[in-house]
Amino acid sequence: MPDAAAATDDALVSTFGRLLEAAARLERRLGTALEAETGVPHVWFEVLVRLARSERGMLPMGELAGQITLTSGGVTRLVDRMDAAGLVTRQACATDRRVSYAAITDAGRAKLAEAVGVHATNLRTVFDGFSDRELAVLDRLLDRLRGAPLPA
Amino acid sequence: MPDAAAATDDALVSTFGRLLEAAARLERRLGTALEAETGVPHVWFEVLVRLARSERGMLPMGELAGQITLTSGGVTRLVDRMDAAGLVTRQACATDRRVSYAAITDAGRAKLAEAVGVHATNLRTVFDGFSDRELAVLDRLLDRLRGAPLPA
DNA sequence: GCCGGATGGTTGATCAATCAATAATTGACG
DNA sequence: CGTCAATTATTGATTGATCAACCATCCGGC
Repeated sequence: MPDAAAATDDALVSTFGRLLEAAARLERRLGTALEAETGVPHVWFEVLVRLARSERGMLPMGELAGQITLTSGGVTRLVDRMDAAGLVTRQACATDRRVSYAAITDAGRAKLAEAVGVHATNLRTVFDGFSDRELAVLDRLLDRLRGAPLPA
Repeated sequence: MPDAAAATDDALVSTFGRLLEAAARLERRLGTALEAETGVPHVWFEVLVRLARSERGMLPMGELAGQITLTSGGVTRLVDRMDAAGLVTRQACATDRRVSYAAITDAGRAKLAEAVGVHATNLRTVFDGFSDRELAVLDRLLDRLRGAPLPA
């Protein structure tokens, strides 16, 4: 077996590959399901969740970008679209005129409530065989991974 | 606490959010690191790994698309670019003239060997605090997730 | 053998994200 | 105070992925 093939069996590379593959596959599948059933793309859902969870239902654009792992430029236009759809609005910040808040609207909260129901149902199918204990373990591992030290 | 906020705390929704967030963040960070150090974008790396692992170093386009979670159209152009870079070639299938194989080249194997080293090193930083036992548990959970039953 | 439906891959059009450059504002320091 | 580096969001240009339409090929039933 040539070196390259042996090296690709590096355990960490495999583990990381598994992580990305599982995430990509599930996001695709559940994302299209969610959008088909509610009209809300999965990214929109993520935005709504973050905003709804936040103080006063709003977050600065940059903070939102960080939370959903997008560029600030990307979020600018994403919020444009969601604004056009009536699910969020922009709000000026009183104390720092550079920052612009994205704020969830009532329509946004309503849509979110609907979408959460659908999404949770779909997720129950996916996590069918998982015990509470296993889910807790998974949560813990993922949290550690999320905050893992990154290479220089 | 309003209903929407309570509902967004649905445990499975959170778990799924964690999974996607961890994957997105790490892929972005490690992907830019890999590309900066080797010139190979992370998708290319994934392609090279799959091809190198496969029988005769080649896979039908569609099979490759499935493995890296892309559309067949997406893979067509991805392979175009990697072909232009000399890392893969297309090979006709002898028994079915519809199928086209993507095959890793020697240059591709060389680049992969280099990239695996870099990537593995970076991954060691990320998985620093994880024991072998924990990694095994994670692997197992991710595998089950990858093959999880999907909603209709 | 041949026809009709399925399968595999490519292509054109479109959409959305990134990157780099820009504009506006803030805060710190001389 | 006034200047300058740093921060925040937006915009234009480009890249890459999707979707749908398409072409070629294969295979099962007649």
